[in-house]
Amino acid sequence: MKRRSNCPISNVLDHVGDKWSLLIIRDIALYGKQTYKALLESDESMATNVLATRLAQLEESGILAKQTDATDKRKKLYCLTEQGRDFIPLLIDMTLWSAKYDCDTAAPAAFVERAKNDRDGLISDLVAKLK
Amino acid sequence: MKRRSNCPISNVLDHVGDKWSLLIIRDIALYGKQTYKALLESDESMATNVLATRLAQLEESGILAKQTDATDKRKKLYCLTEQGRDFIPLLIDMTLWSAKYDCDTAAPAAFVERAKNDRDGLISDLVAKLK
DNA sequence: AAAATTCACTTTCAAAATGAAAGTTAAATT
DNA sequence: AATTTAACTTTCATTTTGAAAGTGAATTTT
Repeated sequence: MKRRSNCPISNVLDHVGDKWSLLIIRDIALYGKQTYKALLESDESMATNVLATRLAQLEESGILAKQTDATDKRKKLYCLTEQGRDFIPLLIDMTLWSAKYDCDTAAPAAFVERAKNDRDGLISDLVAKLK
Repeated sequence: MKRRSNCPISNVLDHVGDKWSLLIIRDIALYGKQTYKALLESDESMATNVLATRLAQLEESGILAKQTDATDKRKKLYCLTEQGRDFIPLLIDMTLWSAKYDCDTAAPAAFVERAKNDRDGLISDLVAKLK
C-alpha cells in the first residue's frame, strides 16, 4: 500500500479510503458475516472482482485474517484482527453522523441511543462478540 | 449524490468515501485552511481538478459552505458547516487508529493523549475554534 | 460413481474516475 | 498598462471500477 504522507488521517485513508472497504468491515463487525458469499449479498451489491481485491488488500494491511473452514474446505472465513476491530469506533461515529443528518437512515434507534450515551460500552460489547 | 442503500455507514461513504474528501475536511478543521490555494498545498498534493470537484461535491452535500472574501474578491473562503464540523470525531478516531498501528505517524503526542483521555473536550475545543 | 451444485474466486472488456499539465478569467498588485 | 495571483477548467493519457461470464476445487445429489 503506497503511503501519500505521514499524516495519520491520510494513512487510514490509504487503507480504507474508498467506498467499499468499510462496508466489508461493517458486515463482519456488525452483521457477523464471514464468507465471500455472505459479503457479496449486501444491499450495496459490490462487484465480485472488487470484493476479491478489497479482501486481499485488507488482509495485506493486517485488518482481516483469512482461514479455511474446518468442515467445508471450499469456504474461507474472513475475520477481523485487532487492527480491524479497532475500526468499530469509526463505524459508530459514522452511524451517529447519519442519524443526525440523514432522515432515511436505517440504524436501529436502540443502537443510536447507546452510541450516544454509552459509546465505550457499546464498543466493548461489539468487540467482545467478535473474539 | 447517488445513495447505494439506506445504511447509515454506506450513506457517509457516499459523501466522503474516497481518498481526498476527509483530507479537505482535515485541512479546514485541524489546520485552519480556508482557500483553494491553501488546500492545494497539502503534503498529499492532490490534482487541481480533483480538488475542484471534491469542493463542489462537499458543498453540494452541505458539508462545506463557500463565500467570497470581503477584502479580496478573487479569494473564496471554504468553511465547514455544522454537518462538516461533525466529522471531527471521525478525524480523531482515525488519528487514534494510526497512533496505535502506524509507528511513523506524525500526530502530536499531546493531541493523541487528549484524544484518549478527553475526547469530548477536544472535540468541543476544535468545534469552538471553527465557529 | 457420475452428475450437478456450491464456493471462492479470475478474466475480460467497456465505462468512469484519476492525475498531470497546460490553459482561462477575473481581480489585485506593481 | 503590464504583471501577477486566485480559482478554477480543459485536455488527454493512465488507472480503477463495474458488469458479466468463466474457472477449478470441494461438496452434495442422484
